[in-house]
Amino acid sequence: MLSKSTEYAIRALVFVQLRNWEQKRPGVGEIAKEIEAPEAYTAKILQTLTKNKLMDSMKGRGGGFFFNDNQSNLTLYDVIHVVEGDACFHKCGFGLKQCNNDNPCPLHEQYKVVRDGFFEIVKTETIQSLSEKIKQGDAVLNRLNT
Amino acid sequence: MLSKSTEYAIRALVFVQLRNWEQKRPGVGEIAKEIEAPEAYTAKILQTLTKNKLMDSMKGRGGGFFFNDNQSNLTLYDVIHVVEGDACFHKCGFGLKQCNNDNPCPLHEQYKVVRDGFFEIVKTETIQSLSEKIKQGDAVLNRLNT
DNA sequence: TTATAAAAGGACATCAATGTCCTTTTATAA
DNA sequence: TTATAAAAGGACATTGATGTCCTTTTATAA
Ligand code: FES
Ligand code: FES
Repeated sequence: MLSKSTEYAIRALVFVQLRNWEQKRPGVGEIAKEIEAPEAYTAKILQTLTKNKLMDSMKGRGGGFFFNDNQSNLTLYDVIHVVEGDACFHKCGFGLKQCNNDNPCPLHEQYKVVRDGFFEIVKTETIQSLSEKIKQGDAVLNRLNT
Repeated sequence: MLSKSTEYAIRALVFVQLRNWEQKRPGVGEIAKEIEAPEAYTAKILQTLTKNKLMDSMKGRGGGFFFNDNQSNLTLYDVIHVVEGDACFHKCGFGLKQCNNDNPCPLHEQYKVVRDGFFEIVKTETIQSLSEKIKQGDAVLNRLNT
C-alpha cells in the first residue's frame, strides 16, 4: 500500500495535468480542495515535488503549478521514489532483512509475482496516462459526495 | 506491504509450529530471539494472537506457546486480519475513499489484479504450509549472519 | 506449601507519518 | 514603486506504530 502522502502526490499531479491541459495553473488551495487533503500538508508535498523537479511552479501573482516540457512523461514510480522511497519494491514480504532469490523465505516465489506486478504498473503508468483516462471519462479523480 | 507487527506475528507463529513439531513449546524469549524482534514487543504481539485464539499458551513453569487441534489451518489472512486489519484488501490504490468497480479510479483495473493476487496468496498459504517449506529445507525462517 | 518460571496486562517512551501555523521570498498588477 | 497574491520554508503539534518496563496472575517443581 502506498503512503497517504504518495497518494496525495499522485492525485495532485494528475489534477495539475488536467488543469494544464485547460491552460490553467492551479494553486495550493485549488489542488488541496480537489484532492481532499489539508491545505498546509498539500503545500508541503507540492514543495517536495517541485524541489525534485517532478513539476514546476511560479511564485507571485498569477503563479501556480505546472509541467514543463521535460516533465511530460512522469511515471508513478518516479513519484513514489521521491515521496516515500522504493523500499516496497525490494523488501521481503515475510520480513527478512533482504529478499534473496537463492535463499528464499517461504513466501518469496508467490510474493515476488505480486511485488513485481505492482512495480510493472508503476513503471508503465504515468501521470499523463492516468490523466488521459480521466479526461476521456473512463475514470474519476474523486468520489462525488462526502 | 505488511506492517512490522504482522511480519513478526507470522514469523513467530511459523517458529512455534516448527518447535511444536519437535514436541516443544517455545516461550517469549526463545521466539523473540529467533525472529529477531524486541522481546517485550514480541510478548505484546503473542498476547494479541492468543487473545484472538490464533494460538494457545500455558502460563507457569514449563509453559509456552503452541497450537491446539482447532488451530492447525491458520491462513496468513487470519493473522493479518487480527494484527493490522484487512483494509489493504479493500482500499483504492489511488487514494479514493472507496474502491468501486462501477466508478473506477484510473488505476483500478491494474491495481485490482495485484491486490486480489495478494489476497489469494494470503488466503491460500497457511502458517503450516510455510512451516512445511522450511522444514523441508526449501525456504528459510531467518537470514544467517547479522 | 512455597519458590520459581512463565504468560498476561497496564502504563509509559520513542519515532515516523501526518498535519498546522506563521514568516519569508518573489512575481505581477495597479 | 508599491501593494498584493502566491509559493517556499521553518518550527511546532498530533497521532499511530513500534518499543520498553514493571507488576500481576498462574502453573509447576521442589
Ligand atoms: S526472500 Fe522473502 S520475499 Fe524474497
Ligand atoms: S477505485 Fe481505485 S483501486 Fe478501485
